[in-house]
Amino acid sequence: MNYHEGKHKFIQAWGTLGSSWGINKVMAQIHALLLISPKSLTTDDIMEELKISRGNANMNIHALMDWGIVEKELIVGERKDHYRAGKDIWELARQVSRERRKREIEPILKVLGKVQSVTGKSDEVKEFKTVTSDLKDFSSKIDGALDKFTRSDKNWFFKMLLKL
Amino acid sequence: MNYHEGKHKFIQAWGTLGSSWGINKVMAQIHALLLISPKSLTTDDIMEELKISRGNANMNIHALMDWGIVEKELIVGERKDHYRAGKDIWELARQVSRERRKREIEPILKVLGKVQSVTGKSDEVKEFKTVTSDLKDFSSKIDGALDKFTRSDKNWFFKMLLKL
DNA sequence: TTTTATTTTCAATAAATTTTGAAAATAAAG
DNA sequence: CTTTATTTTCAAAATTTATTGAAAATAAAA
Repeated sequence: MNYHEGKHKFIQAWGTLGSSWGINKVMAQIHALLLISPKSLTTDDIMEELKISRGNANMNIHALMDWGIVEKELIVGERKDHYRAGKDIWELARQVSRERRKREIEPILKVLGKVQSVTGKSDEVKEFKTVTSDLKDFSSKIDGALDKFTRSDKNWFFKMLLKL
Repeated sequence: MNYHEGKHKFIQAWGTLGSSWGINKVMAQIHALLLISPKSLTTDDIMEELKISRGNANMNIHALMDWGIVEKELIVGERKDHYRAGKDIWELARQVSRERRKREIEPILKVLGKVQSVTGKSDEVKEFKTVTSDLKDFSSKIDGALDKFTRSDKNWFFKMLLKL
């Protein structure tokens, strides 16, 4: 397979995967592009590679920076901003976990905590409290494990995965 | 908090969470509704509770059955089909993992395998092969861990989570 | 300061996804 | 077999989400 084809396949696949996990396709594609690029890229590079508008490129680059998985790199003597993605996959997974935990797990835990205060003793209320409580317990455990993971040492994590 | 309000909050929150994980909002809401319901529900029950059309209800109920997290329950003497969701959260997580692994991780692993055959020795190609290879290694490890998880015993899993 | 390059914003537009509702298909009852 | 209830399908409509492109803002150079 030639490079051009492989690159295209990878960027497409990464975009599709992103979509099915609630991440905007172009955002995932820009990330894929930066991941495999040996040098940092400008907005114009990204626009051209992915055939997207300036506004779209700019917004998604910023979303990636908000997620903490892409950063600006200032190149001396160059006017344009350059962007690059970290190449360490474990670091990437850690950062994504950190963000999703903050953005999604914590809010749902908050709701599950609140609805525990529902009053009544009908079957419906009993079932509601049991299920939401179980859900809260489970989510808390996952939350704790993710917290541990995002703070853990790379080697420890890989050893643990293997031992699993 | 009264039951009605709690129920509403929970269903809304579950729908929102679903959305940010690539799951259709109504699908997640139907699941939430069945989760907290002490008895199985008909399509009409679901339509009324969530104020959605018959077609919408039917399609999403079927999607939930395809995911293996909702099942039909035949009630003797009743014409209408009844549906129920399993109440065991661990079982739910296991089933969701199983499905996402099959639907999403396996396809990306396949692509990552294929693009490894890219030829050339430029910096770009080198970077491409390194990153996609790292990504494949990492994904395989996660895939393996998920496989283990979906086959494991509940108690073993909880003990492991705690030990973590 | 003025000019030029670059980035950011955002209203308008386009695209993708979801939802509806009614017709067709299926299944149970009479 | 005929009637009635229920489920399924799917084209059209509605809604949501993503994208464009150009104007405004910002930043660097002259």
